[in-house]
Amino acid sequence: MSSSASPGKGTPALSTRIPMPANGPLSTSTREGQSTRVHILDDPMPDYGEHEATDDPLQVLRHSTAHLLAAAVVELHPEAKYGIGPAVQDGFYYDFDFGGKSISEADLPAIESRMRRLAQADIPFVHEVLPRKQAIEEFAKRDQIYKVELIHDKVEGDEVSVYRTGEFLDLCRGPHVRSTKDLKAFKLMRVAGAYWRGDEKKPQLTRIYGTAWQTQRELDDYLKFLEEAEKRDHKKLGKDLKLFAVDDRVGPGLPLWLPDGATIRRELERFIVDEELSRGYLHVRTPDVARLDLFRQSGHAQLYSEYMYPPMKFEDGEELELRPVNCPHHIVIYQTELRSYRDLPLRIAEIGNNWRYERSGTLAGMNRVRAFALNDAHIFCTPDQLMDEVKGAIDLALYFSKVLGIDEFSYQLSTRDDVKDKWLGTEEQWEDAQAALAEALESMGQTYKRGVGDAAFYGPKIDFQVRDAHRREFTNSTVQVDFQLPQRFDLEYVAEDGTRKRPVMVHRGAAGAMERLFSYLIERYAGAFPTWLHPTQVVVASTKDEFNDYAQEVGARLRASRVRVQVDTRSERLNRKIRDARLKKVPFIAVVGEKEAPAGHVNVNDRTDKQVEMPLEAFVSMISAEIAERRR
RNA sequence: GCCCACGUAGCUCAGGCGGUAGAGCAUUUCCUUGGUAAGGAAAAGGUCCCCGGUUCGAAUCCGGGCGUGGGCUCCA
Repeated sequence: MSSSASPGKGTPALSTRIPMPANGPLSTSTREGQSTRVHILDDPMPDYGEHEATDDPLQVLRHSTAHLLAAAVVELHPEAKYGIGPAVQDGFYYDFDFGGKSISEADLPAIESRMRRLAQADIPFVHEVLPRKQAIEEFAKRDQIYKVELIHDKVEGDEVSVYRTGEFLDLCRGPHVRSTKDLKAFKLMRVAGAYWRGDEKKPQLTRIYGTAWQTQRELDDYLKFLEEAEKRDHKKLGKDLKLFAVDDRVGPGLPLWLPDGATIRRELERFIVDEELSRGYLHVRTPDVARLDLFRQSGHAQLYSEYMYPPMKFEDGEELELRPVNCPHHIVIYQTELRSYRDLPLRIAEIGNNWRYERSGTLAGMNRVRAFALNDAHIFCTPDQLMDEVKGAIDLALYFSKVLGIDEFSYQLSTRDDVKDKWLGTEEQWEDAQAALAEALESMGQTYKRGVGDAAFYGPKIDFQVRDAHRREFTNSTVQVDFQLPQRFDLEYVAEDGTRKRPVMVHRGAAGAMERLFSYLIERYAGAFPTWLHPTQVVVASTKDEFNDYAQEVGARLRASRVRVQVDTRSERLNRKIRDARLKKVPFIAVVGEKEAPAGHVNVNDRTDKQVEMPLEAFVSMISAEIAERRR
């Protein structure tokens, strides 16, 4: 599901629980949209639509630091042309055109020390309003072509708001801090390429990222946070804990699930499938390929080809395509019988592989890959049933989130692009679908933000956004309403009155892609998975070799109750065995030795360092209950 | 795909302004039998990412690939 044919701009939403330095009121308020009863979350990181005005002192500070950066850069590189420089989450950036000169991170210290010098110079930020013509002249005089372009394209009326910091002049609404002296705690972080105004066809500028805070203390905290995030990074833990591997010979974006990672995935899939079955979903299995014609009929071949693998063509004329989505397969299943209204809603589910040729630069660990297994389902229902089905899908996603520990996320309602050839259907259908999604969310008391242009080509969607250890936002689950595919495939059901009617489809991925869910969970738990998920639930450690037999018995007993257990009979000291189990973040260590063996006991040590000696059977029932309840 | 950085043993990294490499951990073997976060010793382990170029000589310099990371763009 969820193929999108439209460009959009990711904007991070509110944060709730990630431990972070205080960072001001990052907007949890809602305000009324212009037309409907739609709640829109204030966007904490206004895309410089153009130096959006804000009163948040931290954002003002960061924005001012961006100016300081540009001022320093222009002093050091007089030929540099500056683009835009907004405050963003945790900091700021500024984009420069160095005219072919390449700037690397090695250049940052020099720029940063120039910034410090300017900061100490106590230069005031001076606001001026210039007549349009004069503003253009001022920037043209400095050869600042990007600013001139912005005035032409973005500034309406004759008044142009600019800020001066010494020699440096910038097009900007402000507000700013009073003086460069107010900028004390900042640090340049990295350089990156960024296309002018986000357009790949326009020149690529050099973006310099920095972070800025009110106090040195907060800056230090932030840097510490980054270090901690590094330790939770799923790519690092995936390697350390032997959960997954990547290898050139297999190919980029094609990770290998190692035994322990695969164990976790199996548990997740069991949990997901069982829950869905109990909620009336029918689980199916369908092939990863289909004739290309199937995707022509769905529209993917036309509107989504950018992400599709080239078709496999055979001598006899056969053309097979690796599927980017599995909705067409599920549609074909729908059509294996003539369906009655009594069959609806028909919920067809599968955890199946989808294949998308993501651009090489976008791949990242398990988070963005080229083949992924989606917890996907397609619900075929009557228009009357639509609302309940959407709510049901949201409710399921919430349930999964609760059990899995996804305790912070935000909703985005992704709506249609303005560009007509990027979507199918009529405006009316889209309005209906968008209204249905909005209403479902509102009736469930959920707030959300809007992502204009982020919809799939066949319908709008609700995305559940989660954040990784670095607070980068990702879509995990989605719910999408689709009037288009039923039409393109001429889906129908026999209504109560005997006539043929067209069903509506809901596409939903309640737990998202297994790969992305996995990367999220690794970071969420920093590898210390809840017992039901952990690849090794118990390590049985004997204190010396003579108790190895008893340790094996304990292991066998636990295994008989389907507990995943490893018996550590190495001729190592207890300390070593404990340490190794701890490093693997194993939930329980059962120590057995001369005290426990004769009594039939185990000495249980959990991740909180508690130690309790208990009869083996008591431990078996304790851990079995914990696993069965999927306790966190 | 584009920009920047990086790519040395299974892992984490040293080293090397040109003379074919080193540590710790992991692995194997031996010794050790030790009660809650590393017992000791020995061995084995490398086409220094790949391909070209310069050079008497390249892991080191140059060029081109590939891969990884962070961005852009996109997205499950």
